[in-house]
Amino acid sequence: MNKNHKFSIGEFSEKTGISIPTLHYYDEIGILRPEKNPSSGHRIYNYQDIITLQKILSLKFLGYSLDKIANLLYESSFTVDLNESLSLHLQALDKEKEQIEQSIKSIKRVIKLVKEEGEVDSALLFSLIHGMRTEYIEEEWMESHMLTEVVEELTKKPEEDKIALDKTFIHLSKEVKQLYGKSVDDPKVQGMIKTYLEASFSFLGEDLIQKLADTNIEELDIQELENMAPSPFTEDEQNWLNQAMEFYMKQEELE
Amino acid sequence: MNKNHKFSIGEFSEKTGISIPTLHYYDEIGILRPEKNPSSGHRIYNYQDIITLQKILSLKFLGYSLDKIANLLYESSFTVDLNESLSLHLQALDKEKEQIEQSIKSIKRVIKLVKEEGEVDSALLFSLIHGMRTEYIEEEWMESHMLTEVVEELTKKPEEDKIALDKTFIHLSKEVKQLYGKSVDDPKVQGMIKTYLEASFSFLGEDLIQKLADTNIEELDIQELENMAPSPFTEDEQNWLNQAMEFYMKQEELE
DNA sequence: CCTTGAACCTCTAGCTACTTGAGGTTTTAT
DNA sequence: ATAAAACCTCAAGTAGCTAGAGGTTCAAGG
Repeated sequence: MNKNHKFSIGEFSEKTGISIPTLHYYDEIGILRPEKNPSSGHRIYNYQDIITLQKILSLKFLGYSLDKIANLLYESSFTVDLNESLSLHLQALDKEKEQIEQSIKSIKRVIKLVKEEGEVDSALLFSLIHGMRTEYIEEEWMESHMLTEVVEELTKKPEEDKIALDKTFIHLSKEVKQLYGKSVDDPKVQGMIKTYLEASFSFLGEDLIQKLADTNIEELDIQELENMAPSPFTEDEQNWLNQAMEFYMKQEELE
Repeated sequence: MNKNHKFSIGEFSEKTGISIPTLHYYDEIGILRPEKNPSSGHRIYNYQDIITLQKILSLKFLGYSLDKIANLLYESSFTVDLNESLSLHLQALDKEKEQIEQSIKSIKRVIKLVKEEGEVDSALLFSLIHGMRTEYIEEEWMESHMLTEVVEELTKKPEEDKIALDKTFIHLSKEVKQLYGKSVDDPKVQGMIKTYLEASFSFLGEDLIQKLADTNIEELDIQELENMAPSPFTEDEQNWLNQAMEFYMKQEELE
C-alpha cells in the first residue's frame, strides 16, 4: 500500500514540485512539519503530508497568506466566516486585475506608437504614458468636479481614437521642435496649431467641449495638474507655443 | 515662476502623493537624488525632480522594476529596444492576468457553493478547490497525453455546469458519509452511484467519455495524480465506494 | 535671544515567501 | 572503506517599501 509510503525530502519535493528550501521554510514556519529521524535529523514525509501540502497550495491559490493558512489549516469545516474572507479576497483580486488591464492597454498603446512612429523622443513618450497613467486619477478629479458625464464619454472612446490623438500629439511635438523660433503669426505655425486643435476637438466632440467650457475650474487645480504633468517641451518652447495659441484664438474670435 | 520653486521633502511628498520614506528610499537607491543643504543635510526638491518622479511612476506603471527604471531613466529616446522589453512585460502581465482570472473564477465558485450548501466539510472543500487549482495543470498533463480535444471541450463548459457538478459531488460526499457501512448492493447505495455517475456523464458528454475510454493511460500516471489529490473520504470510505462502483459497473454490463 | 514643537535627518529592523550559499553530517553505492 | 549524493542548520539576500528610535535643524512666539 503506497499510502504508508515514506518519502525523503528529495522524493517529496520531486513528487509535489515544491522545492526543498521551500519545504524547509514550511517546516520552519510550522505549516508543514514532517516526522524527523531523531538521530540524523532527516525529514520523513508521509501520505498525510502530501494532503496537507495540497491544502496549503489550494489556500495559496485562493490568495491566502501563509500566516492565515496556518490558522485555516486545522479548521475542520468552513462557514460564513470563510465566505466573508473570500469575498474580501475577491475584491482585492478584482482590483489587481483592473490595474493589470490598465497597464496592458497602455503598453499596447505605447508599443503601437513606437512601432508606427519609429524612434520617439523620451520626454514625449513619458508625457504620453503619464497621460495614460493618470487617466484613472483624472477621472476621479473630474468626477469630484461634477464632470461625470465627461468622464463617461471619455472612457467610452475606442482605443484607436486615443492612439490617433497620441499620434497627432507626437506630430505636434515634432513640428514645434522644427518651427520653434519662427514668428507666432507665421502661416506654418498657425497651420500646425489649427491641425492640432481640430484633432483634439474632433476627438472630444462638440458637446464635451461645451461642457468643459461651461465648467468653472479654479485656477489652482489646473495649476496643480499641470505641475504634475511632464511636458515634452522646454520652458521656452512651451511659452512660444502658448503665445502662438493665443494668437490663433484671437484670430478665430475676429472671424 | 513656480518652475524655480524649491520644495522641502514634506511639501514634495504632499504634492506628489509619494510618502517621505519612499522618497528617502528612492534617494538611497539613486533613482531620485535631490539637492541637499550641505550644512543641515535636508533634501531640496525642484521642478525637475517632479518630472523625474513622474517618469519613475510612469515606468513603474508599465511594470518595470526600480532596478530597470534606474537604467531607463537617462535614455533620451526609446527605440525598438524598448519595444522588445515592453513586449516581454506585456506577456508577463498577460500571464498574471490569467492567473488572477483563474483565482477569481474559483473563488466565485467556492463562494456560491458555501452559500448554497451552508456549512461544508473542509476535506470536501479542499478537494473541490484542489480540482479547480489543478484544472490548468491537468490540462497540460492531458495535452501531453494527446487529449487536446478533451481539454478544449472541458474548458468550454460554462461555469454553471461546473458548479452543478461540484454540487453533485457535495451531495455524493454527504450521502457516502451517511450510507457508509451498508452493503454495496443496497438499492440506496446503488441509486447514489447511479445519480453521481449520470451527472458526471451528462457533464462530460458521450463523445468525451468515449475519447477518454479509448485513451490508453498508463497506471503510473493515474496513480500519481490520485496521490496528489486530497480526497474528502477516509481510506475505508474510499474502498467501500470503489467496491460499490465496481458492483454497479458489473450490473450495467449484464444488462 | 531663547524655547518649543514640527519637520527633518540617519540608521536599523521588519514585512512576504522565498532563494542562495557556506560549512558540516548522514546515507548510499561501490 | 571511501567517495558521491543527499541531507542538515544557520545566515544572508531578494523587492519595495514601512515603522520606529534617537538625534538635529528650522520656524514661530514670547
